[in-house]
Amino acid sequence: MASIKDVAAEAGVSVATVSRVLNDHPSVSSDARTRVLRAVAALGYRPNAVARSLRTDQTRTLGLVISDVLNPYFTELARSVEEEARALGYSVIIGNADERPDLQDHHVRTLLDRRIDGLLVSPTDGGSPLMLDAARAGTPMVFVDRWIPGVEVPVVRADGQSAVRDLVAHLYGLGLRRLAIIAGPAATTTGSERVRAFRTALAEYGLSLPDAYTGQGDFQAESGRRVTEGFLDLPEPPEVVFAADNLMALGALDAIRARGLRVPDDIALAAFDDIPWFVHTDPPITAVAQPTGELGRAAVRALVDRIEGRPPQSVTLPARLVVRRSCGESPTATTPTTTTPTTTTAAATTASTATNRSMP
Amino acid sequence: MASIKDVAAEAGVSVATVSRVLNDHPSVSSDARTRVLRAVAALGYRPNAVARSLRTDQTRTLGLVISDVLNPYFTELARSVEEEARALGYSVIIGNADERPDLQDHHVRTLLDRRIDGLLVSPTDGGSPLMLDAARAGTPMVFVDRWIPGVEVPVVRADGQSAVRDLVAHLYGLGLRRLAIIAGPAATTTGSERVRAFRTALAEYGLSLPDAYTGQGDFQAESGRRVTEGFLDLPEPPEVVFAADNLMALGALDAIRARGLRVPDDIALAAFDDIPWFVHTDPPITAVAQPTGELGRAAVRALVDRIEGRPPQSVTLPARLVVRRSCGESPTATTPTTTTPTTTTAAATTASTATNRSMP
DNA sequence: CTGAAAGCGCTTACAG
DNA sequence: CTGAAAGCGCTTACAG
Repeated sequence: MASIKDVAAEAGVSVATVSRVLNDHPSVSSDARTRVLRAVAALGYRPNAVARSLRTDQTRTLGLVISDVLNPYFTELARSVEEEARALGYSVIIGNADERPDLQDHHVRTLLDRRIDGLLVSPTDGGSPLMLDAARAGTPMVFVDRWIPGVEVPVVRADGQSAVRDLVAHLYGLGLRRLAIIAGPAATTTGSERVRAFRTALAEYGLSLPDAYTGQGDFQAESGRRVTEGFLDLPEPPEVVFAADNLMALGALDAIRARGLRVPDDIALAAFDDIPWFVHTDPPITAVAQPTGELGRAAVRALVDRIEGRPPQSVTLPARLVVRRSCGESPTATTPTTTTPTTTTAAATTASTATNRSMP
Repeated sequence: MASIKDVAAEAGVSVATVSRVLNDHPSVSSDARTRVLRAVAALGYRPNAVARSLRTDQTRTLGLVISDVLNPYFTELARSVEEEARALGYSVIIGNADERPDLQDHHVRTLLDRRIDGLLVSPTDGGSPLMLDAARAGTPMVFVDRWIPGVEVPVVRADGQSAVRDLVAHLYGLGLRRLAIIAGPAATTTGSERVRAFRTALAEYGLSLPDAYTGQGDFQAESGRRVTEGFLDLPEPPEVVFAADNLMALGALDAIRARGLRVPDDIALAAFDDIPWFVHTDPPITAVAQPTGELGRAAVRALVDRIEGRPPQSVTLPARLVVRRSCGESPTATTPTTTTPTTTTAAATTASTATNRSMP
């Protein structure tokens, strides 16, 4: 592979001049410039980014450590992060922690070894010492979605409180009173916050959240299934299961069907994190939707601000409730009768986005 | 950040000795070794991978260019690729081409500039000249899933022919005769191959594939919707729509529902590429399943073989048919009656994997 | 076993 | 405007 020396030789100039042309340095004669450019084209020369990084001490690369790539929420987040990063001239390397602290550590370490310019993290558990050390040592860092309290790192996230309140209002309006939640890991902020928001909203309606109606999940489908089975085994099972993320909702759906029960007739189901597939499940699932793409973009902007010496900003964006059919007919729905599944399906999915009736 | 010089100073040895300790070079006295290790720990030293790469001319990094991260098939592929790469001591940088040739080019270029040790590609269109030049210039490369004929690059992919034949047998057995396909881009191998396999299988049953029943999609949901609308507008619409990938199948499902039609009663639906969500759609979708994880791992092994000087091997793995309810009751099913949706649902999803009845 | 030195491919003050 | 030279942080023949 041709190096800058080859180009210099071919163009009959020094490597310094080649470098200047390549970096658009103003003081280069137009004659030298054309000769260099010609040589570059002739040799198919491409600057070695590794060498450039070593010299300039910047890699134009961002690290993104997420907790589970297979979760569509994080896939979409990753996608929007890459998009915005690319627009700003950065590449991104994704590390998938798979909800495993050791893997999270592995990726943080690898990313740091590669001297990425900044790190975007959605911490899996309380966050590793490694990560916190890096933040303290001055590695530009921004938390997305999940964060770690008490650390001097900007946070870009969604606030689901009012959407969860809307959800509880919706459920209450449907006459539902026994509401249960499948929680995420308490060590994650999203895990604990969603339970808190739910409990607070219930309290506003004079409802409580008994321990029996609080199941401990880990954001993966299997835990949703397990917890739901526990709920169904209760002498008095809940009327609604609210899963703190989309994968656990799917597990819950499996568990419910495995008993031969129907959603929403026998038990209602709702989820935190809306994903395109929820329009297509049977029935379509009511969910709290985060502005995922916007979160990813805002996180990148905050991180790049930090990297390039501008003051970074924490951002909190509102989530919103998307009502579908998994909790029963909304009292505000125009169809007063218990419609047949078929009719409702057809009506509810004229266009997938049109299905999203936000709460007033 | 501490450099090797700092460690050397702290340990009272030369940088050469530090380097030897770090790289497990045998000829280091145990005294020197312990002093270096102590210094490394004291300073929290981590070798700079950029500098190391420049010197050794290897980055221990693989590039993976896929056509669409939001497609669960590719997400899973990416995940398995990263897993196997990690096991072999490599990192992977993912580039999402979003089915756009220009983006594919962007990522190939960026990856090459970063001097990745090898490239895993699922080409978006016919493949860019850039990519082919790189392959010819000796960049270790392996195609996964899609490939480009006539290039000296190992291919790791699934063969769907027999699964597609099983699908057609299944449909034929259900009495269906008017079968249509939503094709992928003809420029991609998977786009053209799947149509060919379908046509061949139809021929075995004395059925033809008229032009009107061949719609041109682009592997994205929206195209599935559009093509399906065209099918439904036909004077004699097909009885079955087979989508060449999972996203187009979802688009088809939308289009069908938008007309107030039911699957499978009014029209049957099947897809290439099985994904976890297909168990949860209404109805669960019959699909041709690729051994995605195995493909990803095999691709990495082939690439690393190539990188490390061993002869790489092309691999073709069989896909298999997974029958669900979107084409109607299988004639081999035990329930002879037209079961109510509810009962079937409950019975069919006792466990999500138990639903997968492979064709005999 | 150990260290001084060269060199990977760049960028960038410095001098002219 | 241009080039010689230093240096980024490593690894590795070479000499001892």
